[in-house]
Formats: sequence, structure tokens, C-alpha cells
Amino acid sequence: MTAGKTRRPSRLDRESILDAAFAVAEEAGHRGLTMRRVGAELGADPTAVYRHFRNKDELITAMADRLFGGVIEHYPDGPWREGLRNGMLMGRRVYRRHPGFAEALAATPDDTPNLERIAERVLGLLRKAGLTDGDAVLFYHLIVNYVAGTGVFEAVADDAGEPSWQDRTRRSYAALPPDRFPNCVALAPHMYPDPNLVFDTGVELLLDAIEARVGRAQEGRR
Amino acid sequence: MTAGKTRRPSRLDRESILDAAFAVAEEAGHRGLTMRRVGAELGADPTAVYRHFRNKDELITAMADRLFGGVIEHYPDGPWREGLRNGMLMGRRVYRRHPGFAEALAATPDDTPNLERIAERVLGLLRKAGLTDGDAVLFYHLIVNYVAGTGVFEAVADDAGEPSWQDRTRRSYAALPPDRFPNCVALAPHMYPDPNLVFDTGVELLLDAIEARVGRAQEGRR
DNA sequence: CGGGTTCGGCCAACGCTGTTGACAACAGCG
DNA sequence: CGCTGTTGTCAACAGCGTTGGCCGAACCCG
Repeated sequence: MTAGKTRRPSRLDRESILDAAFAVAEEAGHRGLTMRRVGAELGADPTAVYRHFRNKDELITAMADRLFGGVIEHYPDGPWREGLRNGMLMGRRVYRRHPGFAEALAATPDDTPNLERIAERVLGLLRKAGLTDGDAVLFYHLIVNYVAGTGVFEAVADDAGEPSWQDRTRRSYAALPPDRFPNCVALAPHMYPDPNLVFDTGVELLLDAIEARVGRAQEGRR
Repeated sequence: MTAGKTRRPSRLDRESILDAAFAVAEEAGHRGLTMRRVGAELGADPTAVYRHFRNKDELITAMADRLFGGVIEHYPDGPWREGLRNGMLMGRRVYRRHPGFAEALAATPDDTPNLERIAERVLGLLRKAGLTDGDAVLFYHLIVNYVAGTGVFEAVADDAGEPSWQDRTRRSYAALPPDRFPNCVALAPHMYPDPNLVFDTGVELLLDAIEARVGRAQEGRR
């Protein structure tokens, strides 16, 4: 009697395809996200997806838009410093789990709706902090580059290679000839600190720089 | 007499293969760098390359090592601030022209010789600046993440999409509904400033942060 | 109620990718 | 001379994104 399913055996739509795509990405990694696998996850022919998305880039772009929508939904803006910090942390998480987003978004000519909402909020926070228009845009791009770039880079760095890859490199640095590599040998035990600490340091550094620039501008105006 | 070519019609070695690979990357972009094209550039069968490189990642890693070797050769270290700045600018140039390097290097378990030399120099400059061992490593990773991440991100951002893609986005931001997107509309004309300015701002910001941290540590010790 | 149109899933296929294994020609060596 | 290891060639495999044709079901309109 085909209960439930409206009428046809298995109608596809963009939302269920996105669900399947996220499921595939979850279990196969970002390199394992392939149209054929998405089709299999849906129990449908892979090419059926092309009736709902023009190509793979558009599918990935839609995935990114959904995730960024969730980000902006869960994090209302408050004071500029906390707002920017939260946004950067969430952005990093997204790009780190899905490094393919960067390329797909870059290939898409128009920004997606939720990306525009994020841009709106970040620009607003930067102006609220007291930056001039030019500086606000400058730091906006700096933030985007830092968050997306670092996120993607961290992702490709730690999904490749065997686990405990850091230990291995630490040891190989410690074993370098001490005459030509004194610093590598000496600092080998400290290498690869907590990645969150590294990222957070960069974030606070950026926020401090914004504050300093606002202070300097106000001082100059006085 | 088969002048030049030692004896066999076209003997291959790692260096000439690297030359061919760079030639292909130059004219076909980083996505057009394929083993078949490298073979064609050499006038040889594509699979002949596999006699000299285990796989494509090893080939790309060797390309990266050659370029980084050139970087470290041409830029002797001097004062810490200039040394770090030059290194970051050169690193960005490399990653921007060859964003594929990041993934290949990440997949390679061992660092290449010239990457170790660069790590040695950067760590030395950070210690020369006066950072403690822990901070030196922290900023080392911050620098690597910023340079590689931003470089790769800039590369994928501007080789995709049509030219004058920025103008297009600027216009679309300016055309957003002003009630919901006041900041996007107001700042649209300033969007996408000179990418070099954005990157340089980040560099100086990092260098200032290093200097500030050194100053604070010395003050605390007093 | 009937017929035309559109939608959407299926299937076969194209061109491309990285990579492998068998084969053959050549080099150096005893 | 013959043996052995190197290295270029060839055919092939599995996988990828994507396209065009087919066709049944659903919808619209008279």
C-alpha cells in the first residue's frame, strides 16, 4: 500500500540528498564523498542526484550553506569580541570537518544566503568594535582567510598519514644532526602543541590587533 | 650519434621529470597537473614516471622540496623580523602558485630536507627574537598555518570562477536588501581590497605579537 | 474523461584520473 | 657469451564526474 511515501516508491528531494551526503562524508571522509556513494546511500541511481543539483560543486555548496546556517542560528551576536571569537571557532570547526567546502564555495560564483548572513554579522561586529569601513573590510578578509585557510590546512594535515604521526616527526626532528639543526633538535619535544591552543592564540592575536587599531585611531582623532 | 641524449632515445631522471612537471603545472594549472600530461611533456609513456617516483604524491613532494630549496637559498637570514617576513612572503608565493603542495606534503610521512632547513631557520629566528622554547614552537605552527592555509585558500579562490569575479560579488552585495543587510550594502564598495595588503597586514600583526610577547616576558622577569 | 507535457529515476556510456603487472630492450658484469 | 637488474612501453583496471536517451508516472487543460 506504499504507506508513508506520498505515492511514488522513493521520491528524492534536496534535503534528503543533503542528509545522505552528510552521512557519506561522515563515514567515508571528505575524499570519499562521491556522487556514486551518495546515490548508494539513497538507494537510488547516482545520476538521479543530478536532477536536483547541477553538479557536485552545487551539492557541496548546499551542504556548506546548511552547516553555516546552523552556525549562525546557534550563535546570536553579543559583544563584538565574543561574537567574533565564537564565529571564528565555529567556522574553523566547519572547515576542518569539511575541507572540500572551500574549493566548492570558491568555484560558485554567488555567495550562498547563509554566507551572506555571516558576512553581514561579522562586518557588523567589526564596525561595532569601532573600525573604519576600510579597516572593517580588511579585517573581514583577514579573518576569513585565517579561519578557512587554517581549517582546511589542519584538515588535510591530520586526515592524511598514520595516527600518532606527530610523535614520529618529533622523533625524526630530535634525531637530526645537531650541528646543522640545533634548533630543531632542541625544540623537537615541544613540537605539535595542542592545535586548539595554536588556533586560539591566532584568534586572540587578531582580536587584540583590532582593539589596538581602534585605540590608535581614536587617539589620532583626539 | 644521437647527440646529447646519452645513448637511449630519451633517458629519464628525477630532475628532468621535475622540469616537465613544473612545465605542465605552469601551463595547465594545479588541477591540470596529471601523470599523463607529465609523460606527454617528456615525450614518454606516462607510466615511465613511476620508475622514478613511487606515486603522484611523491612527485609533488619533490616539486615542493625543489621550490623550498630555492627559497631558502635566495633568502639568507638576517634580523629576525625581516627574516620571518621574507620567509612568510616567499612561502605564500609558493603555496599560492601550487596549492596542491599542502595535501601532498601532509600525506608524506617525513618532512623533506629543505622543509627541515626552513623549520630550522624559522625556529632560530623566533628564538633570536627572544621567545621561550614553548612560545617559539607555538608561533612556528601559527606561522606555518597562516602562510600555508592562506596561500592555499587564496589559490583555490582565484583560479576558480570567471575573471573580475570580485566586481560581480561586490555588485551583488551592494544589491542586497538594505534592511536586513545594512553592513554588506554599506561596505560593498570596499570589499576585496588588494590581497597583498590583506596578507601583509596579517604578517605584521604576527610580528608585532611576537615582539609584544617578548617584551611582556622580559618585563615579567624584571 | 483523454491527451499532451513535464518531471524524475534508471541505464549505458564517455572521457578522464592514478596505478599495476606483464613484457621487452638495453646496460653492466663475470 | 650469458645473466641480471634497470627502465621504458603497453594494456588494462577500478574509480571518478557527467551526459543523453529512455520511459513510466504525475500533472494540467480542455
